[in-house]
Amino acid sequence: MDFQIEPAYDAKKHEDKIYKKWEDSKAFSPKVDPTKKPFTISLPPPNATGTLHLGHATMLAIEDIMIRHHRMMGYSALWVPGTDHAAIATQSVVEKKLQATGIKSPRKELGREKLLGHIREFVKESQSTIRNQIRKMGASCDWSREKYTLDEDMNVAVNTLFGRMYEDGVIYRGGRIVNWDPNMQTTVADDELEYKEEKAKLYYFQYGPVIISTARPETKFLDKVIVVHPKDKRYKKIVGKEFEFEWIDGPIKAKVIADDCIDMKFGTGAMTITPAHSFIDFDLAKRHKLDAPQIIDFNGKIKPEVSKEFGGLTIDEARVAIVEKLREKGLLVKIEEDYTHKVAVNYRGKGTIEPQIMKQWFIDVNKKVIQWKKKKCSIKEVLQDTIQSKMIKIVPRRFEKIYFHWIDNLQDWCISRQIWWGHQIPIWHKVTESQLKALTSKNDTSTLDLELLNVNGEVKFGTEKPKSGEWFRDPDTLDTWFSSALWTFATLGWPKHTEDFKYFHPTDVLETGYDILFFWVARMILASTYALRSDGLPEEQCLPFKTVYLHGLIRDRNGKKMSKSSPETCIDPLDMIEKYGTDALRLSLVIGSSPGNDMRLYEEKIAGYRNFVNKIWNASRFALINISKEDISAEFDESMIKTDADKWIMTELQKLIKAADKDLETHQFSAAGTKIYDFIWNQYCDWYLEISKGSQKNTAVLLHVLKDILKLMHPFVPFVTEAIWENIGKTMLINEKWPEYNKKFVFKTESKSTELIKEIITKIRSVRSESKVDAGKKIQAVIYGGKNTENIKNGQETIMRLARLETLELKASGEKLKESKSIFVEDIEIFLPFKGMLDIEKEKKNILTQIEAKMNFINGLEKKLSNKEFVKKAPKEIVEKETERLSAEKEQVQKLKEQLKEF
RNA sequence: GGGCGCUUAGCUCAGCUGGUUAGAGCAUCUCGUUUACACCGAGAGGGUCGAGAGUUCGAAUCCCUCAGCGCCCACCA
Repeated sequence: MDFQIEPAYDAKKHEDKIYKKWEDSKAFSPKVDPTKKPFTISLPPPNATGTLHLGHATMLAIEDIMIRHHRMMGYSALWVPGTDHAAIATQSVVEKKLQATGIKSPRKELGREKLLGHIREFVKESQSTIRNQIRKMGASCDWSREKYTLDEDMNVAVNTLFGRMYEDGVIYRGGRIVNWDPNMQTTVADDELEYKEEKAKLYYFQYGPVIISTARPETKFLDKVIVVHPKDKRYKKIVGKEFEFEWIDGPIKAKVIADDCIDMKFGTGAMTITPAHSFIDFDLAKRHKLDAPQIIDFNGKIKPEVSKEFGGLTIDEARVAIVEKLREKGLLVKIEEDYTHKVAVNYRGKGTIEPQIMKQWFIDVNKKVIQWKKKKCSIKEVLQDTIQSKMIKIVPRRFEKIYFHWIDNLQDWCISRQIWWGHQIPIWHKVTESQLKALTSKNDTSTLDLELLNVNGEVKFGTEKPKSGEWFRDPDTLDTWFSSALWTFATLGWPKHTEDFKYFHPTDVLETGYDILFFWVARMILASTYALRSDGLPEEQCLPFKTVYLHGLIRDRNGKKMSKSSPETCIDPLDMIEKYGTDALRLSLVIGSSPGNDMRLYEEKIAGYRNFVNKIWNASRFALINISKEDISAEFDESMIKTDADKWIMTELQKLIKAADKDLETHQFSAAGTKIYDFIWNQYCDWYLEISKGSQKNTAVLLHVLKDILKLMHPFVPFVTEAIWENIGKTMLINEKWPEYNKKFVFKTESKSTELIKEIITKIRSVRSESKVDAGKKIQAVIYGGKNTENIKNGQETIMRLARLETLELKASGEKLKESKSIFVEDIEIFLPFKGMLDIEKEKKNILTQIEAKMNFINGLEKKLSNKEFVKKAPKEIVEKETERLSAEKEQVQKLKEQLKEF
């Protein structure tokens, strides 16, 4: 047949064209179809801040495999794509860009609306880059249902859920110590912190009756409590007493208290506390009912009210000045220079964290408000139950433990952020006239907001301004994860119960990196169960997904995390696609990795899979050259299976289908891919195609197997398979039916000719190499084997070609040639009668050692089989197998012995 | 401090609930332009499965101890 395609597959020629063809045909857009089962995945929305990296590529490859597989299995397979507004990350990127153009303080100089405009523009650009990259990966997601976490309807969903939680009293406003990032002027969630190790100095000061140690003298102005351990003998006498002594700005009074949290071995075992700027101090102060005055302001400077002398200085400046002053006063005892401690920094933006007490919005995770399984449950309990009761399965399982551990330590979730980019909190504050005046007259609202918000006024929920009185909208926005938490159901139309929502929700699999298990996965369960349960849906319909599949992180060849900051080892997926094609990249990301484990990736690996893609291409090319147009239009049926080789390859194919199905079902994508890879290369190409070159050619089977291979491979390598399919199929491969395991095509190996041929060839080759016969030279061979020679008559040609034999005779046994080399294949003896290859003594020795080894083995087996316990305890099949093997081995020894007699 | 993971061929990794002789790719060596493919084919070498002990008829796999590496959480005045 005319198959005019190039001998090497050129990915660039096909990929974009094919993607367009799929997209134009609406193959990605499933319909709500009650006759089909739905299968849904929500794409974890990439941050709309830049470009995709290999982690994204992995995610896309795995999810696309699942989607394509299910689509072919006849599901209505929906994959919802989208992007995330990534509040802090995005605003920080844009602010930096603006600063580079000379706008020093974008928030102050531009104001809310203008800054948001700049961000919107940036996001638009970034989104189109990302869309393009997702397409490049071949992802078959439904672009007609694309969403963005800041879309208008997403905002409606966010406000709806916020309102319900607010009315339930689950969302509350409270003063609490929070992680404040003075750089970004925002709070940061606990799990968005990173700890950086830093060398610092540890100062020892005379503080009244004790010596205290601190790394942060600048916060110590208003400290008036000394804390020691209750069991510490050194300080026992002074606990509970009050002292007056000289300190930074003159004399102060301080009390001594005892608390277990003190580490007696650290420093002097005594410390003072600064509740407003330290987490443990805050807790301590709460326990002992102490004041918590603010010392450092929100810009990271000493408050003027606190100290005339040091007010307005930054932390670093103040530290030096204060230490100097205390030294002058003679209160500095010593400085420890080599003190390392960890400093908390913001995971996005890397600004140093300064703990502050602020009014923030929180989600109460302990209030029992959710009607769950006939009980009132708290968020925490529901989060726990969904996994505990196996309503949601996490792959791999070990992450369930990690999840529980996290839930156990879960505290109220602070959801307000002091930035502008994001969903603005739907809350209004009542203001007095003077406050309002101040608000409107100032351009710089950031710190004013903070001051206003720290006052307890009247508060109302809503998106519209309340009619009576003066109100201003809470300027804060919600934590990004609050809106991404609604992703699975809000993208399907919630709060409306649309057709899509009713049909496609809950989604089936959430596939993501394990690094955002807490950030996102847990919060999706939280939002989904809360929102949908309050809609009155039954529990199992309130889950965001049924399975969580966690992939590992991609590392470079040295095991380091790939990051843009180290471009030498960082691989850009687009470069790889350009060089090796998308299919090759996809395979290299999927094969050889297992869920939850990190994987190293390097270019040679991708090149290797490019070779495989080319192999598929060329094998198909060969098959198609041999196939006529009539073959292609013919329906395949049982009667077309003729030769032993046909039976063999069909049987192997059925085994493959069964195994691949099982692997895909259990999310073992690597295993499935490897098996298909192996079948194509080692069975179909290396054997079946080779045999087909001889008289055993059967184009019907050749084509049928090829078709099934293409289908099985399609989820992994969609482009090359579709490109080949264009020559065979009437419709597109993407819509083809997944191959089904068919018992009819499984043949028992009564006649083993194909196996025999393979074995004979292997043996001849090994004899050739053992005896150092030039592999290029043709030799003569005779096969003796009674009835069995009949079986391989058809394969004679193949054997000659592949074993490079000049002549091959098939003879009945009985007339053996003495001066020849003989080998066994099953019960056939092969004689290769050419000289120069025999070393009789060596051969004898060989056979003797073989016999010896086999006898040892047989003895062992016999012992084993005579062991009654073994026979009793081991599975029957094993015992049977072992028994069979024993007799086979015995037979072989018999043959070896006979062979020995020949010499 | 608490938890988790990894350690298998020179390299990168598979190996599910214990069960034939522990696998793959790359790399190395030998040979090879046989009607798809040199992005190819045939073959070879290379492993006391991190160490030690235990359970079992049988352990890379299960239990315990230890070591090295990595990750996560908490905390560090």
